[in-house]
Amino acid sequence: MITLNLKYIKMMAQKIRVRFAPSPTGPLHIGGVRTALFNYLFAKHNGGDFLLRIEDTDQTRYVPGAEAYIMEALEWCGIKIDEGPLERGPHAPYRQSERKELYSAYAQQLIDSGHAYYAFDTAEELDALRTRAESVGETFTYSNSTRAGLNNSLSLSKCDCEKLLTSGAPHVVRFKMPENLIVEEVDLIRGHVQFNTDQLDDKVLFKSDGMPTYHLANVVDDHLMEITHVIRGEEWLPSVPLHILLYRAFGWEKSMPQFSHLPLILKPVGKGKLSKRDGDQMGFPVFPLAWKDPETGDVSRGYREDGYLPDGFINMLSMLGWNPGTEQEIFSMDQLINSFSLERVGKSGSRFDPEKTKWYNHQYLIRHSDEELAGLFLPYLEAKGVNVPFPLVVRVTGLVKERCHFVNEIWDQGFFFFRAPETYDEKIISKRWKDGVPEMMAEIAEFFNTLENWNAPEIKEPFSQFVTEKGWNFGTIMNSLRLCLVGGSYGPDIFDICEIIGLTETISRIESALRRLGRV
RNA sequence: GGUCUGUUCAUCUAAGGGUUAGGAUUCAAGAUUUUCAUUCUUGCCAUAGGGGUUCGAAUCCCCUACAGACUACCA
Repeated sequence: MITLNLKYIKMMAQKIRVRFAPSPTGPLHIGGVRTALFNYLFAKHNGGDFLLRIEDTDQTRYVPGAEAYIMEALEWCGIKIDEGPLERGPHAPYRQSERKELYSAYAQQLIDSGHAYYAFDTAEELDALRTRAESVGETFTYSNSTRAGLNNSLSLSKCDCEKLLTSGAPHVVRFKMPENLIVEEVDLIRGHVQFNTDQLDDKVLFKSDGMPTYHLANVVDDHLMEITHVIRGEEWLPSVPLHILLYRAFGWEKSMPQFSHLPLILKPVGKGKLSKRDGDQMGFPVFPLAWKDPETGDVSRGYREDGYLPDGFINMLSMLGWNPGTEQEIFSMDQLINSFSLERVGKSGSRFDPEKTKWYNHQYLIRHSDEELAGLFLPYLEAKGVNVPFPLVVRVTGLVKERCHFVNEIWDQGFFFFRAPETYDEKIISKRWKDGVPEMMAEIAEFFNTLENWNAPEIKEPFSQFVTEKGWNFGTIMNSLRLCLVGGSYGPDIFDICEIIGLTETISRIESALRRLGRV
């Protein structure tokens, strides 16, 4: 009985728990989505929990709507949150601004134990020191080598310090970085990494506005929320020693989470990490959902609005930095969960390839059922003012989806099922519309009128016979007829088009082409 | 500048001391489609450079180059 209980407790203690901890400073970038995804996949592969924690400790950077955006984006991607601001959970609240009161006690604990100290230097003073150092080609750091000459509880007398504190002088709490200490980490992605604390500075843990910085809040919350694995972007690697030292200072080293640092997502061309501008310049979204900047009113496009399917989008992201070690490329979310492991995450940054994204979307488009796609296409159709029976939309979708990359392209590839062409492709006109073609088209219209049954096979056969009897060139006829019906040289089988738009419309399109293109 | 991390076809990547360095995307050619797209076939294309270690190196070590991240009272 007792052993069973212990076993149970141990199991509970070992339950994998990860968190995605964005700051609500704007829309989620695809790099952020991938971080969330890898956290989610890792958690679910191991039967663990995925938490969402909102890191809104910087009040100056808070952007209204960003938090809701993050949640909506994760939902669209199919990433399900086990604990979070909306889902609640045993460690609520999940918004750091709502946990504000909690952190000062931890900061105090560090001061009491000598791991941290008060600093009274103003931002202006520090800025001045930085620019002065820069002017002589050096870098100012608030560290072991400089702290004695600055305004803090280590340099000031106890009495002076207390006076300042009781007078309410603005101050921050800084971590007292130990001297010449090697801090080692075994990163699940990068392997063994080590740092010397002499190269590190005394980071601010608690700001003068009463809010903790990322470093303090992050460590405290990860501990309190029983996070077992921290999976985050590579940009955090340099702060690993600080975080490890914080766990030690709190006496939490035994339960410290394991770290994994994901490689960056790079620009498709040129140098640097992927940014919003790359998307604008090259014509692809960098955000999962469209985003309207509440200040400027600028709208950034989103994968969802651009007609990407969430599972294809997720599949594409999963392959950026991770691979299964097999030649399989198409993965459903469940398959990803099944195959995912941090060991197979690469160390080097991946260039983002918009072409591959399109390819993935095409793969998913042809795999989705016609009904489902037609449902997704319906809003686009409505926007065009087209109102037709759903089964027709389904049929058209099935006919054109193979030639589409995106849901919205169903319109480009199949608008002529719903509406007569308004323009005719100039190139095709000059290539096909000559030498008595208009007369042939007129004869074909008459011929169509003689047919008894109007369906693709029963149009095709007599039509072929008719053309053969006339001794006309098939290529010319088929392409010219296509020009009349769709306005160009594309689209599915011509007889399917005839059947679907109907006899009357077919005749009418031939007539209007004759009228508008003339008899040459 | 300093610290840390990385570097295999144009791109995403496989190969963890022994393979003609494999796959996918893009691109090109051909076939199919009386159109376009799809599909199929074929082709092009890579171990950053230099030193070691070893019978043997993409793989281990060193140097160089290049790239990136960090170096805020931002996360």
